[in-house]
Amino acid sequence: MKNNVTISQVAKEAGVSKTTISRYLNGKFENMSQDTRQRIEKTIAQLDYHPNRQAQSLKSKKSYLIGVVVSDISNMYSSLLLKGIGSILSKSNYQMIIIDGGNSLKQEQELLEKLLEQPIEGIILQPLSPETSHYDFLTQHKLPVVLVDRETAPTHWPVVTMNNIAATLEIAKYIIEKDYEKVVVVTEPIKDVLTRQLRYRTLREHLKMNGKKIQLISTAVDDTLKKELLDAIQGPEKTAIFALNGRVLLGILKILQEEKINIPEQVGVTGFDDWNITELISPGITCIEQQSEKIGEAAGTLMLQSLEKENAEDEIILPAKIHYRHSL
Amino acid sequence: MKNNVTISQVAKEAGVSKTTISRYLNGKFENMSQDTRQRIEKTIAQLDYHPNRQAQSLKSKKSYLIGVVVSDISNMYSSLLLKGIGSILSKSNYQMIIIDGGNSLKQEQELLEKLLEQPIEGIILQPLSPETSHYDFLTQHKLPVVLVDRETAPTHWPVVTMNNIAATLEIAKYIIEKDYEKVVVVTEPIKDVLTRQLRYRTLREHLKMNGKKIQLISTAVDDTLKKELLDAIQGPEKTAIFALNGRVLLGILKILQEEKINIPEQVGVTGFDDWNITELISPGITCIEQQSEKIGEAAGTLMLQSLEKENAEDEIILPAKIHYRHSL
DNA sequence: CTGTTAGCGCATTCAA
DNA sequence: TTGAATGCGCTAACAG
Repeated sequence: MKNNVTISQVAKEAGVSKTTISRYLNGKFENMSQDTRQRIEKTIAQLDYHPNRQAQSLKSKKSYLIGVVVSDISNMYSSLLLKGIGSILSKSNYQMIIIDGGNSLKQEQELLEKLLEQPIEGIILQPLSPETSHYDFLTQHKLPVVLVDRETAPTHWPVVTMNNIAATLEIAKYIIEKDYEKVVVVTEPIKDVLTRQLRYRTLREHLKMNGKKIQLISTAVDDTLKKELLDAIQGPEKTAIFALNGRVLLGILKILQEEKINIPEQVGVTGFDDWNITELISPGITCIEQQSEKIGEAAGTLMLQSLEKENAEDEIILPAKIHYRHSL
Repeated sequence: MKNNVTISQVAKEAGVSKTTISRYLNGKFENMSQDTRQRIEKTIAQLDYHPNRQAQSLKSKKSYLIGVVVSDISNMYSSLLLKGIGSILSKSNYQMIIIDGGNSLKQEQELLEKLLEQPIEGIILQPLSPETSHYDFLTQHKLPVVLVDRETAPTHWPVVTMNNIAATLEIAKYIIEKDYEKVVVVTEPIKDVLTRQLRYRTLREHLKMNGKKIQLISTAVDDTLKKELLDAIQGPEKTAIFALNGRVLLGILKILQEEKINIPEQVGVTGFDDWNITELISPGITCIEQQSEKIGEAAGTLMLQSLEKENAEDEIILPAKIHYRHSL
């Protein structure tokens, strides 16, 4: 693989010892003659020599590699997360090994184990399971871990999230202002993710307190959803649908479109958006924009701090952005 | 970092030599007593020993790491590409180090150089530049390279793409069937990407041959685009807009929506889609779906073949999927 | 069936 | 201002 020029060859060619080359590589010029330095420089260029990172790491224990585990890379949320993380890490010469959980706990676990065989210095994890115990094996490796988007219980690692509760509450109030009588909350399986539970509980508490009906549909985005959803919005009450994440929101919009159900005349629609395309969909969907790129940036920064043993924060909460449009 | 248990400690603890441990690790049980084997197994578990990949690689030259360079990870096309690549690579225990070019040639080059310092075994590249010479430094490292989505000239590496020409031609014919008189082709800067040129030339040839007008807008998706686009579709002819990629398509839809221009009554719209959301946008956008996940899978397979020195193919062309809806 | 020895490519004492 | 020697953790002849 790669170039097979080694430090020894450079040394021989330049007529100095490996030690001197090593010093040159590490910028230790203090005690080096201009002559030697230039000769080495020339030789390296000439041989197109690149130091072998494996060997370097073996000594230094540094690999400049961070493992990043996302729940599902085909979800825009995860992609933007990666963009944010990468932009920060690369400034410090770190790079990412990326694992796609593919929304499967089994896949996540398997790939995570493979990941641990790599010489990574830390892990940024968007976990698929809400239980810390699922990730106990991470504790054994003494790696810094940063959680993004979702937290696990009990608390064990620093986490970067959005102000889910406040944002949800703001929309809940808006729903009440608009005199909706019933809200159908739709989510992918709710027990799997704490964030979803948080959002749901916030909605439920506030809506119930204000005498509104609330109904939960917790299912995969598939045919079952269609039937359940249509049933749920059947009643005479003025009804709004609230999607707990971007994928669900898109699924719902598709169903309503297929059934030619008008928004907001027949039913109101809102929820969390990852794709940033809700303004394109008629009549413009009022929603909470998850700023996942920013979350990624914060997570990257937190990781860098952990690596440098600065006493890093244990929680960062970023503000969501709410877009008021015409679907509610 | 990680666990600091080494093979020596395990050896001492188990009362055997490092060699024996090494044999155990590599599954060479043929000539090993049951007793020894079990003792080693127990000791490893007890010490929670994990072999150090750095040291292994230093000998074996295998890192199980592939560098993947995407043009812009915030583009759905790139995300799905990654999903496809990852799904194939992980089956063979390979993992990806991911670089986001961020649509900046400068950024791509810088990060690519950092990437080469990592112990990767190959590179899958969605290049930002159409010129092979920009990537000459890759040739020096004797790494297998696979190009995805876009090719560079002159041809130097195997490439996985879509049947751009055939798909574009099919839509061109459809446009003619529908009696459009003028087509406005919109793209991000066209000189930068061969694929864009290919698509445009195909359109132009076929439309001109059939006596249609064709106009090219080659610009970033920003305010300039809005003005140019509105000018272009001003005329009395029956006009269609053709977007050369997904980002542009979304940009156009947004502009038309802002200006309350009806599709397809006032203007027809079609193009390449990456987001797979065009069915959601009223009235349903007729488009060419880029199956980037499949392209990614093919690229992953090709890379694996190259690594095993199987004489791999030098070009794979996958079929696009055309969705006829109501925007044309 | 198992151990001794050497070496992968580099960084770092220690000595000159 | 420079080098020789040693070791990081592991694998693979070669030898018993």
